[in-house]
Amino acid sequence: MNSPTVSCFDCPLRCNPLFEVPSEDELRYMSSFKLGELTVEPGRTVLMEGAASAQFYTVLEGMGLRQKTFPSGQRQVISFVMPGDLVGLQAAVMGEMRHSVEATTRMSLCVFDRNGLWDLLRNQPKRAYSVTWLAAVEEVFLGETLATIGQLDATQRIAWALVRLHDRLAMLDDPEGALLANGGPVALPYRQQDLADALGLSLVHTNKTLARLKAGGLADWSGGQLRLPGRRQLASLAMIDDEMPRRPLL
Amino acid sequence: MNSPTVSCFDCPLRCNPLFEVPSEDELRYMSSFKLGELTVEPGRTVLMEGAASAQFYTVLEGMGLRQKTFPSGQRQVISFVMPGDLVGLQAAVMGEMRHSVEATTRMSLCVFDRNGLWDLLRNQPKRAYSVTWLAAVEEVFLGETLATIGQLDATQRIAWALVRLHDRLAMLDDPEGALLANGGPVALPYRQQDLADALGLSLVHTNKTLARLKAGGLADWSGGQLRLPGRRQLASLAMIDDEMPRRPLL
DNA sequence: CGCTTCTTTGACCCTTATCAATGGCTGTGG
DNA sequence: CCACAGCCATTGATAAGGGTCAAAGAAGCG
Repeated sequence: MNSPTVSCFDCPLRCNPLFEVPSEDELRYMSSFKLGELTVEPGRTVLMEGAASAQFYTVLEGMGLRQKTFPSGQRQVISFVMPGDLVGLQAAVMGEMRHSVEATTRMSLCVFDRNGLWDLLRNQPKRAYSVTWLAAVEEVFLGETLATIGQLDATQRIAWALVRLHDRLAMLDDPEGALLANGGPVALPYRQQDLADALGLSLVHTNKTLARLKAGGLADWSGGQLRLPGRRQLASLAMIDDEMPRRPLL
Repeated sequence: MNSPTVSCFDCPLRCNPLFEVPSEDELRYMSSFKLGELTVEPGRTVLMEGAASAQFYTVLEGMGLRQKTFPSGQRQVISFVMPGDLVGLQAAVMGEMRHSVEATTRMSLCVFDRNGLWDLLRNQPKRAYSVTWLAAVEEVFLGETLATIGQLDATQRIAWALVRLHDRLAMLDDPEGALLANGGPVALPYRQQDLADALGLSLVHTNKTLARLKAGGLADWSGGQLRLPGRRQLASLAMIDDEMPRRPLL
């Protein structure tokens, strides 16, 4: 845990049109609210299930995943964590995390104090609204995930996940949307096992399904790079109608 | 939609220890915030996916479910809606519902104005905290659901759902917890198809699994009444460790 | 280079979906 | 009061999607 290196005013995420634009005043407040930055190495745990964290975070860079582990050892990947995501809100508001957050690449996170959340809710109604918004977006996304896992077959599930991941990453990399439109390559630093655990599939079957999509020229995920020449077909396969809304930051 | 019939001061849910106790002041505020009550007949839709609702609601009585329907006709039940639940927050904050809410019994709901949410977040930090809390609880629950559907087999999934439903309903009916402890009967006004769609199982297999649980003396769901003589075993089958936290209301 | 981690591939089989038909309950109308 | 329609629960037979097991390539890394 280091001292603050990036001021909120220079936040690299802020200029990304994926996120809403905060006012000067809000930036000033957030700056004072920010405790510092945390860097986490790949494979390390950011937040542990069951732990009561005194902090919560916004992801500045790097990627990770939320997961839940059963006593039996099986695990479910709840979602993939990317820059701009808020993690640890559960612990901040309920006092305890009900899933873990782990880094898959080196991550750096903005650190906020748990007690500061109360202050934020009291003094910054706009920010309070943002927190609520982020929680609502999370709920929407989990609902969609649930529907996907509950109702679709393996090919559709994988198509859904690839499209969602690609869209999100493409918007981060290239806000203009060119990457998104042409299915251009984005970095996807996960293992097939992660995707399998996210979709309730076995590793083997995930691998074979990915191979089939690749052979069909729809999706190519190799060397940590994801390309979706057939984004349209994949989206229609997975019955994805509309896209995720723009989200607030912090 | 009728005029207000129940004042927040006399709210039948308030006295239930399942919920937190609000202050006089908060009650006064909520009373002014409440627009009225809405009654919905069984089978009717409370909120429609894709619709922009000008209101959001707290469930006063009756039960329903959140669901998502695919173009192909398949549906996923996202969760079961019970008294005390907040519905429509998505639309209030994001402008559009991403799932539908349908009544399975006659329901009555507290109606709040969407614009009032802004006011609430600004002027009632404690209530703002509650809203955030409710959103966080929802997220926790969806995460647990995801893990259940993604990782457990049919018997475990059904065991999980029955225990969760029973616990919640038992606490509503009998705050002392006697019902909960002895697995006593609670009203569960859903169809097997609803449970199947919630767990990503076919109706047939759900039925057969329920039959097996009944034969084993673990769970008996018939005539709309649910009894769980084997709550302990069911919970351990589904690897349920701890229970859901107490929740704020409104 | 040898070790570990991840990906890929083949063979087998189990859980669960699908199909199909019957039984039960409730409400309605002749 | 009975017949019929609709909805839901129940049960048996069959099949397929995906899990599990096993082992061999690739690829990063000290």
